[in-house]
Amino acid sequence: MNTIDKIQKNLANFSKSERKVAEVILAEPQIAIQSSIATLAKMADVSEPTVNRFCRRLDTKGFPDFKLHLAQSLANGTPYVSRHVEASDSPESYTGKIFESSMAALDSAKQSIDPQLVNRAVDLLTQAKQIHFFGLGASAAVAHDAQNKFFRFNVPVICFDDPLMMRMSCINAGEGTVMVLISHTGRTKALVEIAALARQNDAHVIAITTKDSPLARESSIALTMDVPEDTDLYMPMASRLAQMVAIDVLATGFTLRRGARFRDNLKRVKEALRESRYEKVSL
Amino acid sequence: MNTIDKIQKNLANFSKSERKVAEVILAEPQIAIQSSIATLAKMADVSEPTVNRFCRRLDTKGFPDFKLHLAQSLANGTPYVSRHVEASDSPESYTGKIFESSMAALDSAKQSIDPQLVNRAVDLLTQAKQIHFFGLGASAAVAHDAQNKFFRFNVPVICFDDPLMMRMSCINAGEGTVMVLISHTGRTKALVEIAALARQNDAHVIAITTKDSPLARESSIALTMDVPEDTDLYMPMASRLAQMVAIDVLATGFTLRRGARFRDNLKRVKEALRESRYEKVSL
DNA sequence: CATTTAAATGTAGTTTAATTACATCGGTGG
DNA sequence: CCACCGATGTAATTAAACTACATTTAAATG
Repeated sequence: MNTIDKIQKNLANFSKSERKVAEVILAEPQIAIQSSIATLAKMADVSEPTVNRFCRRLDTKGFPDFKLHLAQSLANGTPYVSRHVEASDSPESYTGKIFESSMAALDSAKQSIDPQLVNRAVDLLTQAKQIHFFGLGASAAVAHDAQNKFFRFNVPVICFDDPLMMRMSCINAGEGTVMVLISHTGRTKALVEIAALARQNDAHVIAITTKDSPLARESSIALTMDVPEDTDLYMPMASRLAQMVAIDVLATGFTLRRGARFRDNLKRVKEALRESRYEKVSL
Repeated sequence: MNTIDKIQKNLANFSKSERKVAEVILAEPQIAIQSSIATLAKMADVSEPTVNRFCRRLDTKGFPDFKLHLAQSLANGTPYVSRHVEASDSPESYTGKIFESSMAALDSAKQSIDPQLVNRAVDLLTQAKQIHFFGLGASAAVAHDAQNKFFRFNVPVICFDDPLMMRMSCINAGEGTVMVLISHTGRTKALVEIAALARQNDAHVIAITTKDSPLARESSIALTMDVPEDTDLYMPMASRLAQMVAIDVLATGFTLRRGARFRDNLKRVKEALRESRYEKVSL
């Protein structure tokens, strides 16, 4: 947990002198991490051991260890007290906040994704005769992106954002088909039904969704991530960013599994785009 | 600059013993920040002053100061020495790296985006009678996503990923039309031509692209971001993540500008989705 | 190839910072 | 009003980091 937040939260529990220390640190954390225990004690107008006790109260080994933790939490961001956009925010402010919260969401996704499941999903994908990506609403864009990525691998790949088309493609699916269903909530009825239908037709179903959701239960492999829900109105749907990165991870695993010769092929796909572009003039 | 990167970059400049220190730190940075100078010296099999000299060479005041810098750069990410995926990477490793590099890309985009231009773009968007989003290839998914977002605002919005359709819509565009063109390189010929065509028809053109690109020059407002290029093969195209977040920023600015009554409307759009979902059972 | 010189590294001593043990102050309940 | 406990400070101790200097190693020149 973030040290600054922790100090803030414990303000009430501190003793009088410890609170003085806390306030000095909160006021100028950057100064604090560069100070010795003596300097900081003087700034807070307390004794050195009080500063030391303060550090211990925050579950650190001592003053140097505390500085380390503080330094990390400063680097980690929270340059904005809150990452939530307020109606009064300036363009500078909301721009920063949105990037911040997007990064925080990716971090949270990273912490919660299971690389072992990634690995098993890659297993399925590399053996697939055809791959289908399905997504509705905001996740449709992710499915499109996935198609664009996997298409380069020279695998039969298709993407649908229409439940009827999805149903139809399930009927024709078989052993060799891998369906990747993308849904943040994992509660979209249409998609959950399609997962079931696909499995009845012996297709493998990989879900990119939330833990313990109906969709996760209907899938062969549920690649789940914890992404903070978009509780307030302004907050963009960070989930689709995490989903895209998850697709990147699968694509990377796929590439790695396929070996060196396959990668030459990829390079050629990239080069094929060159003609459609204006030359970059080197200075 | 990130301390870990700095060490990596200077590896060649170090002396033999200093390199030993560098290697120990790079191998286990988390251990390093918790060690005393004596412990670290023993781990690297060098003397204490050597460690100290190593710290100074990296422009720090001494060992404690160095640890502080290192701690910050660890918090900032780069738990992996390199963010580049290697052929030998395990699932844990490449999963982590891809999330890391995505976050790093967003950070870089955040640093380089100009909030004043965001503000001007929002000006245009709020006054638009209709909004068109154009993107080709990987950026097509971003355009779709943008459509999905702005559609909720009850503005006439459309998205094309087909150059012919784009051209046609330019002809019918006029004063009140805002075109948002999305292209990482800003060198895709088809898209640059469309920017010019749109402007000839008095439409406003907002480009989400790279600085100093042909597309940026053809636009009314060029919202540019520095995103590390996908130099190596495994690296996913982080640019589309940055583009999506940029769209989020514009959408947020749009919402804020429209005021409170408009936001009620948004809430209703969200609620309209509820029926299509399975209820969340609270435990 | 020997010799000189400079750079690199280590050793031991010094200084500074952090911690501990203990004393004192201040408030609270009996 | 006093006894006790928690909070705080003082002074001594310990540990860490740094400096000055000695030694080694490598490079360069005659």
